[in-house]
Amino acid sequence: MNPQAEPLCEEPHSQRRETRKPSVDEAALGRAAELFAALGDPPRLRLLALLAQGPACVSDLAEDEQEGMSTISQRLKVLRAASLVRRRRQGKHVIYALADQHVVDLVFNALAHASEAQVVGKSKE
Amino acid sequence: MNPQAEPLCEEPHSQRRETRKPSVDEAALGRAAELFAALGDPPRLRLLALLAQGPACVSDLAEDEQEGMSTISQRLKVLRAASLVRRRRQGKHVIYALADQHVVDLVFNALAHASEAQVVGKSKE
DNA sequence: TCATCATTTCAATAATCGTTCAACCGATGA
DNA sequence: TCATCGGTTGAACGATTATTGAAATGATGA
Repeated sequence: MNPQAEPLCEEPHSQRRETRKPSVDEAALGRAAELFAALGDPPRLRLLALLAQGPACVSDLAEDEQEGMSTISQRLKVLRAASLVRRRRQGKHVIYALADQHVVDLVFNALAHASEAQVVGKSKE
Repeated sequence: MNPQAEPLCEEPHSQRRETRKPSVDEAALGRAAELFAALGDPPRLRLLALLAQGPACVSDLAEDEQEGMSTISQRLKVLRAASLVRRRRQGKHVIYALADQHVVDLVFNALAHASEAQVVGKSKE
């Protein structure tokens, strides 16, 4: 839909059609919001960016981020709850990786978009 | 990059190449996180879903959402700070619309993805 | 089995975020 | 100019959310 169409405000309330759907699917909306919320924290997003370079265990991530394992583990828990990362055990280590290619693309796209979008404000695409 | 590659944990620390980049662009990461965070709240995402049906003024949105204008305005402020919506004045009204087609797609994709992803847990795309 | 290493969980504290109401602003029309 | 309507802002409060260290778990090797 064209983002620059005519608003309803112009017509008098009396003869307005009921254009807007009563409600969006609340469940889907909640899941989508949860996914975005998990992505919406710099330390967690940085963790995903690290994982975009390849799988890693918690201690490696903790070293890279200069944080305690507990902190990293808590963040990974949030990312896992949002199905953004997957884990598997390998001996004593637990290896984390981005859940699928879709997430890889999402992270790269977000960073690319954010890299190009600053300074002037980027009015069109 | 393939999400299921070999983790660094396997090789001994001593002879590990410095594979991981020292740090991601922090500024871009921060902006990307801010964008996701703005999307990561059900009421705000619902507002965007409403705007995906066409531009609207604050009072219409308030009516649709059954909320006070102040609340709606505060939410729109967050969305605007993340460059997700645009506003223009029209007489007494302030008309909000999704910032561009890119945002329209983002919202629709998120909702579509969340609609298909439930129930079983969705292990592969 | 015991000791140890890697990781997770728990609980408490600190920080952040969303909502609300009241005051304020900006445009309109009398 | 004043009154009014639509919208915004600011501050206070309550509710989430993140971080931290300590205790618990799980796998390994002696």
